[in-house]
Formats: sequence, C-alpha cells, structure tokens
Amino acid sequence: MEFRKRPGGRSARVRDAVRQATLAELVERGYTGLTVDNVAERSGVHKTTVYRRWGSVEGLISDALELARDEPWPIPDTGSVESDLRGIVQLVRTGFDDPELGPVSSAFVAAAMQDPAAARALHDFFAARHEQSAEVVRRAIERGELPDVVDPNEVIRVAVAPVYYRLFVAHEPVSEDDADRAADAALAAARAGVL
Amino acid sequence: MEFRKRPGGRSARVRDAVRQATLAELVERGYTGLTVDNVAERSGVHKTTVYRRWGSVEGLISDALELARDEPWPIPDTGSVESDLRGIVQLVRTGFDDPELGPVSSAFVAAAMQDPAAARALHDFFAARHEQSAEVVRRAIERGELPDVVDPNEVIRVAVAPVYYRLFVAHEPVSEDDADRAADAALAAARAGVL
DNA sequence: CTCCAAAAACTACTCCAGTTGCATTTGTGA
DNA sequence: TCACAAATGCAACTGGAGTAGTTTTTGGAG
Repeated sequence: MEFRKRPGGRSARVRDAVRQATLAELVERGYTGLTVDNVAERSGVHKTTVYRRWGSVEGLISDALELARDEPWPIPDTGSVESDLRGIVQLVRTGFDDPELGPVSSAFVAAAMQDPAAARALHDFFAARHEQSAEVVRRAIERGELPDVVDPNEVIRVAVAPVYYRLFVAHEPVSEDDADRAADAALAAARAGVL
Repeated sequence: MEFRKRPGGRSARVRDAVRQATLAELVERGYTGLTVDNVAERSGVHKTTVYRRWGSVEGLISDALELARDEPWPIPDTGSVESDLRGIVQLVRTGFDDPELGPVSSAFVAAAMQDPAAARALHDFFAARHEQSAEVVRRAIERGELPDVVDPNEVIRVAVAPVYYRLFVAHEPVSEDDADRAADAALAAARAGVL
C-alpha cells in the first residue's frame, strides 16, 4: 500500500508541465498577462484540466509559491551582522531586478493581494524566509554584537520592509544605497534595543 | 474665454456620480469585486461613457487616487518627534482597519500593482504624503531632537514601511505595538544618523 | 495480461467584460 | 434664442474566461 503516486505518472507529468509553463509565461508576460488558456496551450495540457486542478490563475501562482517556499536561499555569513544584513537586503533588491526572478516574485505579491489562498501561501513563504534570515541576527546575538532582547525576525522585517515599500507601495526606484541604508537602519534600531 | 467647463454641467455631474459610485462599490465589494458595469449601473451613467472617460477599473481607481492626493491629512504636532512619528504610523494602521477607508486604500495599492497609470498616481500620492509627514521630522531637527543630516522623507518611509510590508507583502496582522515599534525603530536609526 | 477507477481530453456551451456605430441630448457661444 | 460641437445614451456585437457533460486514456493492482 502506498499513499503517493509514482513520480513518473501522468498526473505528475501534467503537474510539472503546468508548473513550468506557468513560470515561463510569468517571465514572458508578467502577472497581468498570465491566463489559464496560455498556460494550458504552452504546457500541452487541456485547459479544463488546469481549471479542475488549479482553479484559476491565482491557484497556479499559489502552487508555484509553495514550491518556492521550500527552496532554501543563500543566507550570507560574513562574520559581521552589518554585512550579513546588507547582503540579505541586497539579495531581495537584486531578486526583483532579475529579468527571470523579478516578474515571478512580483506576481506572487500581486496575486496574494487578490486571492486569500495566495495570501496564505505568501504568508507561509515569508514566515519561512524570515526564519531562515533571522539566523544572521541570532549569530550576532551569540557573538555579543547585539543585545539578546532583540527579536531576530523583527530585525529582518524592518530591514527588508523599505525595499518592498518602495517597490510595491510607493513605486519608487530602489538603489543599492537605499537597500544598504535600510539594513543599517534596522541594525541601528536593534543596537538601540527597540526591536 | 475659459479653459474649464461649468462645475454644474452634465459632464461634471457624470464625473461626480461615477466617482461616488466607485468609492461606494469599493467599500461594499472591494477591489476584486469592482466592475465597470456595477459602477455604471449604480451611478446611473451608461457603461459606454464610463469606458470612454475612464477606460477601465484601474482608470476609475487612478481618478479616485488623484482626488485623494490633494486632500491634506492631520499631521500630529505633539511637541516630541517620538509621539508625532508614532501618531503618523498609527494613522496609517488604523486607516487600513477602517471599514470605509480600508477597502479603498487597499484597492489603490492593488490597482497600482497591475496598471502603470495607477502606479504613477500612487507614486504621486505617496510623494505628497511623505512631503507632508516629513514636517514632524523637520520640526524635530529645528528643536535639536535630531541631527540635521537626516533625510526627513527617508525617516517617514522607514517608519511606515513595516506596516505596509506586514499588510500587503507578508500578510501578517499589524498590532498597535507593531506600529509603535516601527516608528521607534525609524527614530532610533535617525538618532544614530544612518537615515 | 486484464480490468477498473481516476485523471485527462474533448466538445459545446454560458456569461460577462469591453467595443463599435449610430442616435440623442446638452450646454455654450454667437 | 438658436445652432452646433461635444458628450452621453443606446443597442448590437465580439471575444475570451470559465463551466458541464461526456468520452478517452492511463497506470497500477490483482
């Protein structure tokens, strides 16, 4: 007895084809240009099947989001919190600049704003990201660089928030200096013991 | 000779009716439920007219956004930067909690993520907000509470960013304490001279 | 190898956002 | 007051997103 289908089965092939097509379409046309019909055609899967298993464009994105959540990302470990934090914020910034990652990541944020399921998926995604990133703060506390009263996750949030704010709320450009400044600000607040 | 139509003319009546209907629909159904047809029916204006003058749902929202930009909002003046900043951030937080303002404001953010014109309108909106809010920082500098090297607008951005980040990116709840902490963090960074 | 339940494909629809061409109304300037 | 240009109203249409019912394929269990 088994509780999971074979990885090479038809369903698995369909799932992979649709996921790959979704990402490719997102890169080419962005979130506003993403349609179930296009994904179906590109993947070679019939559109009724896509509707039955994913339900909607937001469902496709939620699915991609769950995949992205489990992928670990390269947390820096330079020896100092300052450069670690800067590294993380720059990673966020350059991620949205990237011609492949950018449209996909932006789509995640956009979709979550319109669909509760996508919002939950994005919430979990960021919870995982925060947990991973907070490691640089925990290390800093161990090294005595920061007081042990600080909340590591909160430091991460405050560090990356200005980048997201500029990109998705105020719609201002984000320079390398802007990102560094955001990281430095979070660090200064942490040192002052307010985070 | 005149370069503007009479305020009581038919066009002006249509414009006002559509604007009011847009806001009412946003409050009742939110951004995802906003359709040109519904706005047309509620306003008593034919849908063709709405399409011709506003073009799309995002056009309706951009229009509402331009109106909101010019409305000044109550910047606190308590005598200390700390409570002024906290007041501003709480104003943001409670604004999105408000059953009337919340859906409208959220719609602005959501629409700007999908339509370049709405994005530009929102950019201008926030530029105006920053400029107004920065007054509390400028006063603090004059009083000697903050070093005069700090960028007032940047302090505001860093102060409010975590609230927007939680609401629209990470999709986490935002408590009163969270808002205060964000304001305090920005202030600590400003005092340290990194903003 | 055979059979069967589940999943996918296919066909043919419905429904609604958005468009087009034309008729009608309106307010404004002469 | 009157005539005209601009704006609105109207009705009919187009196209694509999403659905329903049915048939076909597939992979695995016995």
